[in-house]
Amino acid sequence: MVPRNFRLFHRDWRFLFFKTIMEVGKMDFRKEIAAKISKLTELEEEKISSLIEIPPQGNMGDYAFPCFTLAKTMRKAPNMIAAELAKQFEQDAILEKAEAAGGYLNFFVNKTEFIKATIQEVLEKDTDFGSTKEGEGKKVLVEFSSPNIAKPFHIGHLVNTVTGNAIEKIFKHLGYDTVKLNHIGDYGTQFGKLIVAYKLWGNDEVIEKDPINELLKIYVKFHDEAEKNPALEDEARKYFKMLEQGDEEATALWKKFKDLSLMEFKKLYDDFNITFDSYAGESFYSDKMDEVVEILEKNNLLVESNGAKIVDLEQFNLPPCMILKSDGATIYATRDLAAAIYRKRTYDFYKCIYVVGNTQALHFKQFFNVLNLAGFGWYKDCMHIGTSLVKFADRKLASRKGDVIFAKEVVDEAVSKTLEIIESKERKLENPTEIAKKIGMGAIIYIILKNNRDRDIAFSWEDMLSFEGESGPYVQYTYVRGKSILRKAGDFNFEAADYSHLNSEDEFNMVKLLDAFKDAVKEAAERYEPFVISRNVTELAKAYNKFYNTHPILNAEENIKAARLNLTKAVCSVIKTGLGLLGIDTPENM
RNA sequence: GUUUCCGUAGCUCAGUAGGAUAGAGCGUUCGCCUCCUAAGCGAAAGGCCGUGGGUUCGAUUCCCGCCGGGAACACCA
Repeated sequence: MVPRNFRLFHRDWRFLFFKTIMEVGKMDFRKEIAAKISKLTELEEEKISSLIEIPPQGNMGDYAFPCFTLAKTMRKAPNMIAAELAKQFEQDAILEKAEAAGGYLNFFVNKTEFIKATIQEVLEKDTDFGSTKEGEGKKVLVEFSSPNIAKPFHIGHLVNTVTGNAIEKIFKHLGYDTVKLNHIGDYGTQFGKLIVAYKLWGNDEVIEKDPINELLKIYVKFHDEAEKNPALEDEARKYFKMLEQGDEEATALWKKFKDLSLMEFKKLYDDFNITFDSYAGESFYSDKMDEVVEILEKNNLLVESNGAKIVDLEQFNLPPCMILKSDGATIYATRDLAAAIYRKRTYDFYKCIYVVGNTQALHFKQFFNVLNLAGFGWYKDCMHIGTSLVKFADRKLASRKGDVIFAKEVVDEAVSKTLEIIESKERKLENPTEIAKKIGMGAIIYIILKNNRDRDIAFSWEDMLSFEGESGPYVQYTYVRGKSILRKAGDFNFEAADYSHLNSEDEFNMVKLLDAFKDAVKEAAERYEPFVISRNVTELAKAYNKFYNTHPILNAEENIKAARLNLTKAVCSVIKTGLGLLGIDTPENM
């Protein structure tokens, strides 16, 4: 078996080698290296491929194979193995050199081939660059945003809205069939309170103008008044009960509040270009909760505790999960259970991702485990992706507003700051407000998605409104510069370019980053971390800016110019795709 | 108290399936617009990777303790 395969492999290899020259755009350098090493060792190509890394310094090589893992099986020192492999290495048209450095075997690719192959692939695939078919036929639900009706949308909501939106886009890019769910908080006793408050103090004219703030105002007033007059609480409970029983007046009011709030939320979603496939909120599941209780009872999971019904989770070292309150009413865990069961039936999901604040980690652990105990094996496909908590680095500004920063306030500040900058420039833009919006939103989204989700976000107006260095506007600006050049250049094509002219370190590094984008998308999905893409795209922007400052493009000699223009086009394309996956729009001018 | 996350440059953060000289941005100092958009580029300064042990040829990375900070811990969602 071995020799036969070996011979076949040899034939394939030559064929492949020949193909490289013909179809260099399809070349996968990592795979080529893996094939070579595999030939010399016992390791499988795939295993090798996963081990291959990029050396920390460019001058060390383009790819590196660490020999440490081979040391045990070969019973040799890693540096010996590396040296031996280096000796046996045969160069070819795409891999020029292999060099042993300590325990690493470093490879040097044929730069021109690599550059040509990468640029061609980017230009061919354009916005599909980095996409795969790994998700084909698999449905992924992403629940995010989920604000509460009649409550203001604050910066914390913005964080998981933006994060969830990006995660959905990333999965979609990898071929998954995604569904965006907004689990609106539109149910619960607070609506009884709101109805009472409205009947006492509501003023339609004022409410129409600023629905959420006005509703919040009367809601707060209710709490103040209820302290003096407890009878109001009874009244509220009465109205919520009426609502549950389908009372016409109560339902009409509830619907009115909900519609007004949704209108407000949608304005914000529009600002960020976010849409949902479903707004089925908590109320949607109100008639699906009896079944949850039945299922749990049938499985003997419900236990009475202080008058309430709970599911004991001690075996998981978790506090119990409450299902029914002592007054028999349901609670959010019940609704989440109903929603999960409904979603599994309706969508038969491959994964159901809950993008919700880290503060709710315990709740999700509990409710997933209840699903588990109830015999739903698919509980393993449900995952909570916790988003960062926003804290205040710059207390002074925050405390003035009562330690809460509203999403709208952030949006307004970002846009007006952008307009200010635009106006201060000599260059006049045709549609400054539209551009200011793209840039302002870009700045906000970037701040949210630039770091890992486990870490709290230290909010400061200074950082939020800083459009220099690692920022959304910086990356957008890079794109705009590139596009400006491309517009001025007019027609040119890929074939006309001789890539051997892209021989500077800067140009090569940029192409490496283009290539790395593919891995970045995959890693971002694996880790549910959009920031992996922010990093890649920012690095790319930095590399391009450096190149831009040191190399003429339009003013370069004709034969060099075509190559640099194609490179510029590829960089713009990847920036646009990358920012797009984060939910950031790219203006053509700024 | 229990559970969990975090501690890397003045600030905000990357990096860590153990491995090559620990990296950015902001801020600071100094340079660069007769040239494709200066929201840009270059240079310098700035680090016992919280701390004490352990495992290892090798630890910022893994394990344990400690210190410091955040969060959650049933009738709200």
